[in-house]
Amino acid sequence: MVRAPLTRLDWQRGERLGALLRQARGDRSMPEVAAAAGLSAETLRKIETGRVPTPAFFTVAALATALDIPLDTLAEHCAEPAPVRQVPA
Amino acid sequence: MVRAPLTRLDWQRGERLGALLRQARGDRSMPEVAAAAGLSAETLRKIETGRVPTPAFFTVAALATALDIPLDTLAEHCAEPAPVRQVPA
DNA sequence: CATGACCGTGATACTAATACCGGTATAGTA
DNA sequence: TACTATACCGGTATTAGTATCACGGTCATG
Repeated sequence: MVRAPLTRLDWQRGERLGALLRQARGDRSMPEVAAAAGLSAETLRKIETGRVPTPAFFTVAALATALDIPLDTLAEHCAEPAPVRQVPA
Repeated sequence: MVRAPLTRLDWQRGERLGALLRQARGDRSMPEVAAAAGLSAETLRKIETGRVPTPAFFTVAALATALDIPLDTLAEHCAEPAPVRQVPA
């Protein structure tokens, strides 16, 4: 095995990352944010829709800068999908 | 042109990222940190030596977690190589 | 209706990231 | 010298990321 394909969990994590980025984008247009981050609108769309589950580090960093959200917050929310509703008290 | 090759600046940025990660690793062995981050030692070595300038986001995030350094600090130091010594006052 | 802007999907092309393998060099130890 | 461990380097194989293009859908505007 030279390079294992992405697992189901990788894809789910990518979906969470995309959802967070889309939420952070808010009302701003996709081409506008993509240009601010220095990537194409199609690529941003694929990231937001979770079709590119593991983008490059600096791509996410540029998006985080363009969207004004800290990288650590992004990583935390991706690692923790929805652990809530399971540990009430 | 379908996918532009990495520029010289991309490689320099990758070298800074690698230097930061190697510095953060300290005395810990390469295989130990790689295992903690969930990647192979070869990949970690390539990242540290700057031969893989743009690793995946979650790869860097896992390394940052394993090395206990915030992602934002990492991104900042990579973006700003050494702008000092040029703006004295 | 026509035009344009934005979003979505799919295909294509090319480079990059990751893992595995073998070889090499350098210390450290006996 | 030999042995061991670590790190560096090169090549190979496979998957993934990114850009571009093309088509379709929706909505606002003319």
